Amino acid sequence: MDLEGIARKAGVSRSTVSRVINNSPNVSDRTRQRVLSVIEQENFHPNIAARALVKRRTDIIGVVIPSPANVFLSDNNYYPMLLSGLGQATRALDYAMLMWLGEVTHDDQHLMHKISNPHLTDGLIFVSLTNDHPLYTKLSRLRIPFVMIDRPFADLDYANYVSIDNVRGGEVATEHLIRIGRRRIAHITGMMTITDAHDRLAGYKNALRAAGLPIDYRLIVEGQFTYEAGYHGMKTLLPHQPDALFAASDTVAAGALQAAKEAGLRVPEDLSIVGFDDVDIALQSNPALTTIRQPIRDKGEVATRLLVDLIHERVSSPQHVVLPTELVVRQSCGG
Amino acid sequence: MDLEGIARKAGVSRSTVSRVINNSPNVSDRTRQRVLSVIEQENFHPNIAARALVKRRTDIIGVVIPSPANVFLSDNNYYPMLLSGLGQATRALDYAMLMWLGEVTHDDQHLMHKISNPHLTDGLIFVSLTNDHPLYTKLSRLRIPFVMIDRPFADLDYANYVSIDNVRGGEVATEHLIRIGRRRIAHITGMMTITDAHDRLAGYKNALRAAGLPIDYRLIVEGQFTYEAGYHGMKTLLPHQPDALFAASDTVAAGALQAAKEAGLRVPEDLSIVGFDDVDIALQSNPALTTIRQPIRDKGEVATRLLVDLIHERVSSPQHVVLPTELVVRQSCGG
DNA sequence: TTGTACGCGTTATCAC
DNA sequence: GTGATAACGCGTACAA
Repeated sequence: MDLEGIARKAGVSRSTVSRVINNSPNVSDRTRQRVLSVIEQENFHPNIAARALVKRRTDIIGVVIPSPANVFLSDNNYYPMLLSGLGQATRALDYAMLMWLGEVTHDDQHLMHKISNPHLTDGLIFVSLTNDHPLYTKLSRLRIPFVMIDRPFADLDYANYVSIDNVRGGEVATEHLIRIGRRRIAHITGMMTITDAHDRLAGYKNALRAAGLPIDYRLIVEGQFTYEAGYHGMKTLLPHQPDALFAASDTVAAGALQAAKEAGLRVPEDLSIVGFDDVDIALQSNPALTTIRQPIRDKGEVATRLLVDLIHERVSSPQHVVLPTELVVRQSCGG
Repeated sequence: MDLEGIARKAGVSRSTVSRVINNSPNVSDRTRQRVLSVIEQENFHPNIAARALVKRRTDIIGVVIPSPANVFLSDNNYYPMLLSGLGQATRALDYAMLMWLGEVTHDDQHLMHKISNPHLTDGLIFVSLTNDHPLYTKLSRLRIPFVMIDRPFADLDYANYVSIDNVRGGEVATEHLIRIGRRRIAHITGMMTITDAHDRLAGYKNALRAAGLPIDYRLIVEGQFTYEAGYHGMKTLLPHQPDALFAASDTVAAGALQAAKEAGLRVPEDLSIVGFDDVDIALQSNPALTTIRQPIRDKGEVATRLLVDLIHERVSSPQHVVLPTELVVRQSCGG
């Protein structure tokens, strides 16, 4: 059953049915009621494809999460929180959300072509896109608006993004450890192909410098935003006897905590730990983790709203949104 | 630029371009190469809406996850694993994945109508749909094929589903606790509006009965598949001095473990714990959790394949797939 | 307030 | 192996 069929049953023309569906004011109440009841009775669904064909809009937003499985699967509830924010906002704005999950390789031209099809989605949100990613270089040729969650590297300054001030976050975390008297402060980074990891490391160094403390590269380990990276990173650090650790994420911190415990260290007495994110694992660890809380759900919501504004040309590119973070003090630092 | 434009540039007709795009064999190699190069050069994307209009297929699968936020956000990496399986399979089958996240209320007719629009998605996958959910009663009127992940209640026996044998899982978990000498075995359930919780409880009771042990209702607490439910559930159980706990999920078990520790109980000496799922938190707990491993990613993959088979009418409803589980013994039980 | 007529970009069916 | 043409179902001038 299509518009035409509904129209016949209601004794009106196709256009009138269309007007009813699209809430046009130019329909008499009597006609509207009659049409609505037929629509209800026939369980009519407008054909989205036909509509999209003429309106040149699908009202679908694409979300691309190209993180490798080991990150997507193991970063505690970071991604669920992000998805929750994205999903809630798309629904509130009456859009649908198309999701592209998992790694994309250079060979998979077919997939990249599909993702960037301007007739399928009205806009795209990229989550944690690394600068070595095959999609990264194709962004400039994209014909629909897009928003990145997490700041891209400087060469993509024309891009819209929603992020947090990771440099400041790294500084605050490290300053806290300095303030409580720690001097041999270690750092386990995230993937360095993401600015988040980069910036948190920069913040860590800033704070050390500002306090007149040396930057000891034996106390800095490159990691991956995973529990395993935290665990093995800590094992690497132990011989250099840190008295504190700033981990690039709570999941990393939890892995490091486990390694420290297994080595017989007491936390926080022998080792203070600060994480980043404030996801579930921060509260579930023993001791609970001091951390830098970031508004993960908000990042998803704000990115979605921004994208929709771009789609409707209510704002123009590039837009850069930076959301606030907050130090949350728990038992893993003592005090 | 559309088919017509490509056709002009390549000096052929629209139909020929269409044939090239759809890999029809009835095109000479010379023509095909010419057309392909124009397509490449113009960065042409076929209009999906126009194609869907005539083919009556969108090649989009809808995934509905109506879990309340506190479950979706807090069940460790259960949902990421499921999503990973769903995403991987949809990609492999050359479909796109549309996602509907979050609670749906009775009032939101608009949303329910959108989700069930047969012109938007070719089929639907419902994840953890509770029997008190507004969508539950609408399933029979759905005009596109659908697959449920996790078995629905008996009144929906006409539905396709992919699940595991939760009764047997509950039995195996409880039998293990009995085998190692436990007698006062408690159980914290999941949401009882889901058959998973129901069946695991049934399995627990079966095992007790088979061993000639009494079913003590003071040792059974109704929970919610969350860490908090496990934590508070354990507090409720402590006065009745259980010597073992079978928790409906690992996340629940982790919460219970924390409560037990805080009460001064040693695990596994004073209390043995078995969880369910084998998600990350099982390995990250101290001690690591004995658990019933279920193939979460596989559930997503199999459900997707089944749905696509239904869409192409390669199989007919109802299909019921039951995947295997496995007891994984770790330190939380001793031994 | 309602109806008519055209176009959106593709696939499918024929004819050649 | 290729081209012309008729749908597919909707929105929207424009006319009435």
